Amino acid sequence: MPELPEVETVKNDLKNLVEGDQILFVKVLNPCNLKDIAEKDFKNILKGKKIKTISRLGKSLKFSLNSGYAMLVHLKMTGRFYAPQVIDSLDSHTHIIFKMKKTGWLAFSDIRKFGVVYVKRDIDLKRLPYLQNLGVDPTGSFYKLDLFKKLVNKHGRKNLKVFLLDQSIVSGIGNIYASEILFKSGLNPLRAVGSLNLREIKLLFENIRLILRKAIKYRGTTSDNFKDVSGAQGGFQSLLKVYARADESCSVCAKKIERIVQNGRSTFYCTLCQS
DNA sequence: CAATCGTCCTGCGGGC
DNA sequence: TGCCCGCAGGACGATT
Repeated sequence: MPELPEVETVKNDLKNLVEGDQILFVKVLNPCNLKDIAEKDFKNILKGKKIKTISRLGKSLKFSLNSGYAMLVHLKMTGRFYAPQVIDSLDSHTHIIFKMKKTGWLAFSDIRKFGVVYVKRDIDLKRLPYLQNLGVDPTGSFYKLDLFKKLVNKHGRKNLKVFLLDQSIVSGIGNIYASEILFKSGLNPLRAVGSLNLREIKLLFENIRLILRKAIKYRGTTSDNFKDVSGAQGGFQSLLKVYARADESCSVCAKKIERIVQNGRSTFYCTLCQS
């Protein structure tokens, strides 16, 4: 469930909390999230490492460590970092805890255990398919209309919803913001990308960036259970126009908002405003 | 090759 | 009240 704005919020919180700090040791309560690495190697490599920088790549968090290592974390649906005051106050789904030199404890919790944690040499991490194939970041400086037009031309047969969710085209959009972006753009999620005219391509291009940046300002959307590192909810959920609002009235035209399923995922839209 | 579907897992809410 | 079922979704692997 954490999409670009939520992961960006967590990244900023973590930068303030642990960037520059040193991992004294790591406890693994449940190795369910560890990927491509044995528990003992995970602990041995991280022990004593300094967290040089923390960055976001799509919906993943990257912790750049010293000695050429890095840790990549994908929160998937319910992954969460938080900083317990004392180790006795861990939530019941905490799987990994990091003892930091300056900051105390940093905990990783994940109710549904879909989250993924890699520790590798940075050079090997960059070879992970998810990172190799990651599309342009729509909040970054490489996101330009000319590039977007090329992506639209390349993926003309896809429908708009599938296009927005494809992390190898534009990275960071998930199910919530895909619906919101298409509502803001007045575009029907079932339409083929190739059917967009130039005005619509520009509108979609702008609204992807606009919605995501606005959601970052509001520290993300708490739908289900997203929380920031201090445990606070996001602020964008009250601004959602269509997501999870099936059968409610459209805020623009008052028509009932529809829920359809595309590729096994819910899409919410207004059949009158979006064409 | 691309499109689609099932899978991982837990909590929650609807229905009876 | 309590139980059962279905649903929620990011990314990947299998299948068509």
